[in-house]
Amino acid sequence: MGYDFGEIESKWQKYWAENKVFKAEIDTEKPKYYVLDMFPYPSGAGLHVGHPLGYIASDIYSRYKRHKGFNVLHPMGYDAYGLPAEQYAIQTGTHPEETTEKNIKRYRKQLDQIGFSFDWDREVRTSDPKYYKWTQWTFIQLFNSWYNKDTNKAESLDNLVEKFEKTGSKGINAAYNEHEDFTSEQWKKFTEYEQQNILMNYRLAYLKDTVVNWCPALGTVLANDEVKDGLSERGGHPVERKLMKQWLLRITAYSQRLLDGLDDIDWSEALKESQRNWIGRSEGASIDFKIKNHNEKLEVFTTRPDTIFGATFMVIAPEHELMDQLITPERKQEVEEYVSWAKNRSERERMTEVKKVTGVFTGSYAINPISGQDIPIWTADYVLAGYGTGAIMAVPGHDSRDFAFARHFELPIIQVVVANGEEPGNVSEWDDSYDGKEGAMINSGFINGMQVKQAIAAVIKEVEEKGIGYGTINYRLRDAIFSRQRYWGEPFPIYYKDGMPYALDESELPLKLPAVDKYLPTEDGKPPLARAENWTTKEGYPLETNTMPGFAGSSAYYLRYMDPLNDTEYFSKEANNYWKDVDLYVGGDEHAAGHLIYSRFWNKFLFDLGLVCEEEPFKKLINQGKIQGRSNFVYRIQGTNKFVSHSLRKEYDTQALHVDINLVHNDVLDLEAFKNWLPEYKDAEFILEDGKYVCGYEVEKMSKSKHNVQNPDNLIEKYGADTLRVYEMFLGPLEQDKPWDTNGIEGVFRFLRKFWRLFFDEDDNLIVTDDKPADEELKTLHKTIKKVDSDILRFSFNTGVSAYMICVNELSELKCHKRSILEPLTILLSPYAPHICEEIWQKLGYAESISTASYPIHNEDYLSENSFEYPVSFNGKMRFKIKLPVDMPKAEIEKAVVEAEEAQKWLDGKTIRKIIVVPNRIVNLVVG
RNA sequence: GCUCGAGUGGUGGAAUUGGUAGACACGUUGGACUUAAAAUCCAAUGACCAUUGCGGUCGUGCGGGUUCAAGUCCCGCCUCGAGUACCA
Repeated sequence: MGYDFGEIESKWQKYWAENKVFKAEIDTEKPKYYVLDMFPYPSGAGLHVGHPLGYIASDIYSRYKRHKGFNVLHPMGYDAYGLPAEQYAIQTGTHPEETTEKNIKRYRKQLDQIGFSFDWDREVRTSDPKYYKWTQWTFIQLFNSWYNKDTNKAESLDNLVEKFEKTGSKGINAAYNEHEDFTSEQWKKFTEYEQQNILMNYRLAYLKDTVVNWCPALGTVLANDEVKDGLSERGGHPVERKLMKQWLLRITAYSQRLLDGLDDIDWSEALKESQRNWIGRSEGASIDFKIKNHNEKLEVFTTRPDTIFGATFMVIAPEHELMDQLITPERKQEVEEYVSWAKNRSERERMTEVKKVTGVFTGSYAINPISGQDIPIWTADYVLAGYGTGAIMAVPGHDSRDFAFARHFELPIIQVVVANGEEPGNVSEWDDSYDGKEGAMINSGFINGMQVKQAIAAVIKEVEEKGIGYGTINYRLRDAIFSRQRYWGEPFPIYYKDGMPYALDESELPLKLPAVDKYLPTEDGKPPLARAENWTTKEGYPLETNTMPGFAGSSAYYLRYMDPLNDTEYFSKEANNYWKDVDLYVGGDEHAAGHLIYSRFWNKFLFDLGLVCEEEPFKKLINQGKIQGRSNFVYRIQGTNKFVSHSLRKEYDTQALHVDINLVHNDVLDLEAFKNWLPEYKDAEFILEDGKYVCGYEVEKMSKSKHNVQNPDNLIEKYGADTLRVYEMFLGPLEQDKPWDTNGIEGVFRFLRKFWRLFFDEDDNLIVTDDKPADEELKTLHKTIKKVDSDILRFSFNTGVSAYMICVNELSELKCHKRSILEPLTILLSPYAPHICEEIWQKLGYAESISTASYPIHNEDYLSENSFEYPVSFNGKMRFKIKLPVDMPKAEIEKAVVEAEEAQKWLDGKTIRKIIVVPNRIVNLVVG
């Protein structure tokens, strides 16, 4: 029978499940280790070979850590809310819960087949009321908190109210939307409605009219990270800008902490960099510009206050709130036409027409507060309402966008910075502005001659003294829009009294998702929940009809895994103090700007409340690369049903067609299978090369339409889960994108069978002996332990696999069947190929799972040699090798090399100029 | 445009601190075993030149440089991939 993976794998999967081998419990005697995978959205298509890549790596690491004596928490669950199930519900009327349940079952079966060591007792599903109770609970906490910039943390709204009652709004340093001055007396006289309105400005979860990414096709708003190139990420539908009342989370209050936290965590530089970009910190100044003949002023943010003498005009966003006041009567029509045109442009148009310069003069002038010059105020859509103050001072000499604008509308350009080592230029001859931050100031009054850096500080000091500005920091990060006009998501624990939102009492949680007759918006455009009957509180107040977005449930699931069955609190203090944070998080980098930043924010908030003990949730994070598809092509001669083999295709006028990769082996097409594949190919004819039909190939995205989807089920049936696991690791570095190519899987399968044969003969008899191991065998074993161990620690799983292969090749060569060698090797391999190793372990006479065995430790003594084979180079080129004792002194090595027979040929007629000897490494002779 | 990452045989990839480039595997070719196939085993396999044998030259995207020694370090460029996009 030999290696019967099918039987072995189902046997051990059953054993692990029945005996709860991987159940994790708090054990203060052991160090904890928390390994987390990004939980999947259970889609209808099931898993393809790309999904398990990260899961396999993290599973190997989890098993490795258990062997090393750690108490490992390795859970799995489902990100169960999502648009596809809801779209399906709209089309078919099937409740999303039903679809989701079905898909989860399929996922679970597929995951189980691969032999993961998850503790399934800790499974969470975001759509389970027992789970989303705590998502809603966290929302209530956000609703009832404000951000105190003095203590630099979130605090209870009660203490803000207390301050208002005592001292009014004076001296409060908070993150807010709008600020209003009032005394404690005024506060007390406000109506409840007025008070609530003021508090809304401070809450960390707040309701506000917001310009949102509205996607009419999906009938919902989308977060910035759900929009790509002006189209929805899911479905590719157009997205518009629309003003809507929405819930937002005040993530911006945490901008600086989110930025600073990146320095303390072990994530890839690329990922940290994209978070830094997303947060987008820039240092600069806020400066007020007076408007001529007007009481209002324009506040601008600039990173280059040094260039203020070069500010020759101002530009405000078309949406700017002072627009109406700035338009002069004679300019009214033109400006209003422009503003309405700009506001109605879709995101997509705006993006594709970036280079087009548009704008109009408002008719008003501002006064440059430093130079005293009058400068015209324009409006243009290159200034965004959402960033800074929505108004800029334009410095065409030193900002390329302002430069393009000035050239287009013939506005004056002044040079105020001269690059170091250069002379002032003639701006009318410039092709572009000088945007560099190095140089000396000219044409700039009191800062003339200063270097840029110095000038920036001087201008900030000046505006601060004059009381017309201050040095400040701006962030690109926006508050997160938290409302979705969808059905399949968490209901908000919010009701409305006289139009004002209030949080439900915690005792009312979970607020369960109600039944609806249809999963569509109502006729008058309200979200689907508005269709639910009696969607009110007991007292009859209407409940919120929006639902929460996808990232709500995924923002803190790692915390719930610590104590998933707790129904009195989110998770116990004890559980959190023990498991603390995620030691290793593995997942795709598509979550860089979404989930990973929201999670960090959510965790910091819970940290401020004193609920979690670590400020950063994910200590180390690895992004597994994507597995790309490898498509095969056949070449049909135009207008015929004749197909020509790959290398002959140039001789004909052909059309390349995707062919199902299951009909192709090593790029050779199975002709009969191809004819039976689709009716249209039934009578296909072929032009062969060397009697074969060779297909072309290309690496591209894995997708059904390209017929290149590899589903793990087929491979497991053919080769087994252990082979699949080892092969996915062998494919290449974990973090790198790579094409999936089934061709190499045979090699891994051969390796496992070869490993099996070290233990069993052809009749399945155990042939392991208790003989004393030879030095050579010990050396093979111990160098493998050393290599595999160090490779796992640096997450280099692919090189680990090749170390096993070398080891098994060497032991096979040595005909080694010795227990003292093979037992440690079995433990060593078990994280990668757990089923086969369990089976062998049992056959070796052990009653307990191999997962409890402790990891072998390599002994350097077995690796030491008394001689080293030196590569000898002449002028850097390796010419021959010579074996010499490891402790031979340099001088003797030189002598031995120079006298060596092989050396004579290279020394003949030449002078030795230099000899470099690196002990136990290399010898290099410089001759000439 | 900006930021980050990557370019090594026919293919996936290895080379951890500058020290034998191409480990391991696939594929291909030849051979053994077999009635045959599968499985297994053995050998060859970067390119070019030479071939009777010994060999030799070139070679890690391109061009320079540092060094006894460069896939690895430095400078300049090219190509591909990812992210981002008027962020003042």
